[in-house]
Amino acid sequence: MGTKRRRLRELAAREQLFINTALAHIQTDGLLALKMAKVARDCDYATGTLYQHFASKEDLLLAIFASENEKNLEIMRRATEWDAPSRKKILALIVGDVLFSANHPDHQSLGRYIFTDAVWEAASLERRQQVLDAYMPHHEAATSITQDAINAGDLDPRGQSPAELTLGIWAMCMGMHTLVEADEVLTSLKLVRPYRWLLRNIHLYLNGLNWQPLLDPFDEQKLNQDVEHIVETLYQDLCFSPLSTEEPPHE
Amino acid sequence: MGTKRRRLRELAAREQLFINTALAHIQTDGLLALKMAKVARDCDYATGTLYQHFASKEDLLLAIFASENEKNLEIMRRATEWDAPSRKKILALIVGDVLFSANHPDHQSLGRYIFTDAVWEAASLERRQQVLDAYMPHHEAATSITQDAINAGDLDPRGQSPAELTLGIWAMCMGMHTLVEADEVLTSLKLVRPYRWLLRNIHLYLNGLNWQPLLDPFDEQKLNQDVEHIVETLYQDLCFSPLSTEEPPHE
DNA sequence: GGGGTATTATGAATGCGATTCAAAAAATGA
DNA sequence: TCATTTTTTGAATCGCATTCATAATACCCC
Repeated sequence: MGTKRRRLRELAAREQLFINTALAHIQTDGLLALKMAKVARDCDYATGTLYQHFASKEDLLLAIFASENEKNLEIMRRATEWDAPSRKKILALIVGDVLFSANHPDHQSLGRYIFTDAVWEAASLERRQQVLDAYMPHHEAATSITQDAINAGDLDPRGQSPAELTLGIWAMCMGMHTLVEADEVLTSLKLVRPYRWLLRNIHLYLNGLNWQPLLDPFDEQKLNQDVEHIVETLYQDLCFSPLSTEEPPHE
Repeated sequence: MGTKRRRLRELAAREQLFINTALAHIQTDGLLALKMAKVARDCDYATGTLYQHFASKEDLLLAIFASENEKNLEIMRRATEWDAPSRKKILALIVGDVLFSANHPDHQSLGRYIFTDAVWEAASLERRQQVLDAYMPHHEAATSITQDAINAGDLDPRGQSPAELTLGIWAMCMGMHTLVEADEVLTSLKLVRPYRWLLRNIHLYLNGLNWQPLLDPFDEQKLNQDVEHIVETLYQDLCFSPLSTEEPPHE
């Protein structure tokens, strides 16, 4: 019965409408101001209908995150499928991550919020699984590049699995995003352009792993060159860049 | 007038009572279940009195965080004041951080929660400043060790400031704490004993910085030995350790 | 000590918004 | 066309943070 199928399509479309609308609300007024009733009304549905899709407000937040995360996947794929030396690919992955964050300014903070116990627990089991599933390819992208490096002889795994070898990179990116969000902390310590530091630190770490070819992480020119090359080759369409090679205005 | 002074002391004591009670509530029932009225009642005060100390529920959360953070300072001081080679000291700082987290299981997640825009914005300016101030010595401890390393000739700063050189370590610790809290992510990826990996990754990073003496991060025995030494020398009193050298039960 | 003023504590009332659910509307199927 | 099932609706409910008029207490001067 085609009716059934059509109905499912309509439901999915409505769900996406709710998600997009809620995301727009967050982007203009902040997480704090998100009102379930307002989301429903703005979509021309009753509050109850919204609750037919999402078990709770928190459930909706997880859904928004999972949805945005999917857009991220496409960007990561560019890095993994790029035909370049492994060490360039891993740098490209991180540059992509940073650019995505810059272009989706609420995504990181939403991510941090939903993984909070208080929020996580208030979402439905299915939704949580959906978020975890959306995360997996993320991690797979990184490990696949690490695997490439091992296969190409650029990296000696020393008995560790690619997933384990990737953990440090993952943690560092995540931590840096956190620090950037809590920017009062960084600025009060006069630390500027943190994402530049992320890239340097990743290179330091990769050097520590003896991931070939080794690079001087404090060679500004080489770093700029690599970043520019990556942005031009893979990320032309992502406009705003917090990695720009110029000095910040004045500090 | 001594009256004034006594009054201030009493107020401070009451504030701490509120903070401790609220923390206890969080530890037993979770953040989600924290009720302002219940905190007040359990302290034998009226709700309004609680609000004389804290501008909002969020304000109280920041206060709890700042208070717990102070306990952390004492632990960090042990590392900074330890008479040992710089690279051992920085390892000790991180071991201390991990042990503290393990002994105060809600502290990291509370930290992540309060730095969320939604929560941060709902706290008073003074309270935010208090949290930032409580954070500062944290960072100072790390940079002071880095400075020691430079002074001792263990580390060539290559024109970077100690604060900048410390940023990567900070980010990595933070990120790993985040990953550990969202443990469904790690376990679904079969990554176990993440804090061991934190230590290995820190060593990788320090090797990348060429921080002397270089160490083989995959030398399990050496790592165990160092950690045991640090725990015995500095952290005898912190019981629970997620860094224990035994293998985990079975996985 | 007494009384007048200022400060602090109280907890019932308020308000906001998430969530529910009985009733209405729409879809389905005979 | 009508009975039955499914979906939608939005007003009513409920929980809890926050407020604020009133009561209690502290302070000060005589």
